[in-house]
Amino acid sequence: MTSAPDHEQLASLKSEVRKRRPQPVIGPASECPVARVLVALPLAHLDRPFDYTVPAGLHAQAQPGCRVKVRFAGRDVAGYLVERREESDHPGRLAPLRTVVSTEPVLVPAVRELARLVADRYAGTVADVLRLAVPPRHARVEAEVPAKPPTSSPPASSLLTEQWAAYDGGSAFVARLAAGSAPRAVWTTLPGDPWPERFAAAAAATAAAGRGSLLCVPDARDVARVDTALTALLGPGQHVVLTADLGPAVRYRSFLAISRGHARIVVGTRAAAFAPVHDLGLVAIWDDGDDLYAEPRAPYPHAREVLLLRAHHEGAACLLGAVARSVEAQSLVELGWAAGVAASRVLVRRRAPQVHVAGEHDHELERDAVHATRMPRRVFEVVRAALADGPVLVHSPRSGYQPALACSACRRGARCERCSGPLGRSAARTAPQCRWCAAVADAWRCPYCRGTTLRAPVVGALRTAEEWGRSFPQTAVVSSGGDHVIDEVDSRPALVIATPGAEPRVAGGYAAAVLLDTWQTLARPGYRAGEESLRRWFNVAGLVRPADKGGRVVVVGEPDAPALQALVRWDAEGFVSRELADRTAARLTPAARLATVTAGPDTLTDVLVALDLPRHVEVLGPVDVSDGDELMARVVVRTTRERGRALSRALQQLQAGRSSRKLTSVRVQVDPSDLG
DNA sequence: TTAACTGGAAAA
DNA sequence: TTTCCAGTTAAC
Repeated sequence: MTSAPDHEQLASLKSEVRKRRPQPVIGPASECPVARVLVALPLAHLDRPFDYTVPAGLHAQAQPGCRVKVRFAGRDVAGYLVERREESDHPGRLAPLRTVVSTEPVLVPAVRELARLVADRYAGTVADVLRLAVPPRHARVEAEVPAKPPTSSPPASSLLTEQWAAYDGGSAFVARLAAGSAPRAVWTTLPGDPWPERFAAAAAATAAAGRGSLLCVPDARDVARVDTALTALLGPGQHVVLTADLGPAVRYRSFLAISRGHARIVVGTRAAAFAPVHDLGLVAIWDDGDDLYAEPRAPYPHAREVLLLRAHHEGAACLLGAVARSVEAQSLVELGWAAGVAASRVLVRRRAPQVHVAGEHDHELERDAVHATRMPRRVFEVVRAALADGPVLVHSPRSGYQPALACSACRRGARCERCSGPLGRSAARTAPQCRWCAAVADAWRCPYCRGTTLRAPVVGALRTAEEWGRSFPQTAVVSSGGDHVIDEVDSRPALVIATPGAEPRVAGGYAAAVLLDTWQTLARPGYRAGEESLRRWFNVAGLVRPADKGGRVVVVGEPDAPALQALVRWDAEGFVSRELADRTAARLTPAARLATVTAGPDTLTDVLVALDLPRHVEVLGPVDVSDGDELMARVVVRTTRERGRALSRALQQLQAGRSSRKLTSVRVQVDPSDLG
């Protein structure tokens, strides 16, 4: 340990010293001595490229797209070299590039231009978008020699168009993909249709035209399904999977396979929308209404919008698929931007399950020892009959056991004494606990009426599982939800209790499904409650066998609710078309362009003075949106869709003005997913 | 972090 | 009017 360093150690020590020594002062490169660099700055008013000189020694490495380090205001800052040029239009002296971090061209022109478009659309900065678009470098992965992708013969295009034959316009869509053109479709799938196979077929058709595809899905489970379908159709090695939860090494390996052009097809979650697919021929998104597509980091872009911007900018085809159409997708159809692709009504009716509504006030079962449940008789009967035939899905909108508690005397919500968060119970006979700070409230007393007993007005899936298990004592009960999601169940009779998005699949479909507490989903705050309910219920009902094979869906809820009526008639298009008309009349997204500005009340007052809004922009509010003890206020600004660009520009300038005056940025959200 | 710029006051 | 200096601002 204390002996003299050996030869190897000395050599590595020397190379360390060499690395640390500053660049020798030598002249700029003789060719294109100017490097245009996008610097990773958090300042909105510096959202533009900066020019640096390229020292002769870095000439060969400093290629467009590579990561560099530059000196900016006395600090070393990371950036991307975007262009080499002969001259700069900067009048002053240029500083030299400090280092080329890696010669790997990770920022391709299409993605750089996309980042600008996304930043302008969402009133953000290119630097913020690039943080979402380009994964962190992983040096070891970058140095790996990639395995040669196996060559595979693409499937015959007749096989691919056949895959889409059930849909009017489906085969034609795929044929146009294979011919290298850029059709745009909003596709409504048949219930039970294995959509990952259709996505794979569309990607394969695009590949037949020599172009790449980008397939976005909501979560890792769907990624796995499309991954399987792509492997089955095209063989291994033709595509990559790109999700954030893969871990940095795997994620970067996938990213490099795409950016180097070794893989031409990508399937991934929302961040994959920025994947640098070469010669992009198709962008596709499954169930674009899923709120997992809303990026939670600034500037909060939505994957669907990113893909639409890309399709437009890169001349790619576009496919939006779902069981229930989103209002945005409907808008694309009604604007004539995309064609609706769906099966005939006859076929839909044949494939859909039969849907009944059981009113919540129907004859409830006696609350005896065996049936201690809030279950209308109709539900009990359908479930009992279906359980003879296969698994039954019970859909509960809330996870947990008793996610909310209230005073049983005055019915006011029970709150934590320490932080005033909501109290809930995580299992039977445990003490109530705060859902924010986890404090146990074992001696709770109502601050209003001094009551000491709690009731559970909201029932979670775990509690539902417990109750249903008692009602059907001979039946296996499977719970899927929260951090315990089950992918698939077999087709033996079982009660499968699941929360939204965690529904296990079953080969051949469920014998029946029960949608519980539909009022809860419909009563969610915001104007999207109806659309979101519809999306969830159609996704559940789509897992059930066709009516002629006995498939039944029982919905516990208010029979007159339009979203429920749409489910009974299996008519999502009609619902979203009316919803779009309503939103147009009410000047809401997507007919109008909305944005929110959120800040502390005093800051927001300053903002409203400084904000130079274009004409025809309404300002609604401010309203108090304080969360816990942090005071926050919010305004909604709104204009027509056509004036959306100008609105975004004004909001961008607001942030630029604030950052140049060294004020903190405010939270600006263009097209927030909802207004809660 | 730091070079360039600004404007105000003193000197001529 | 010129020069100097301190505080400000932009940042390649």
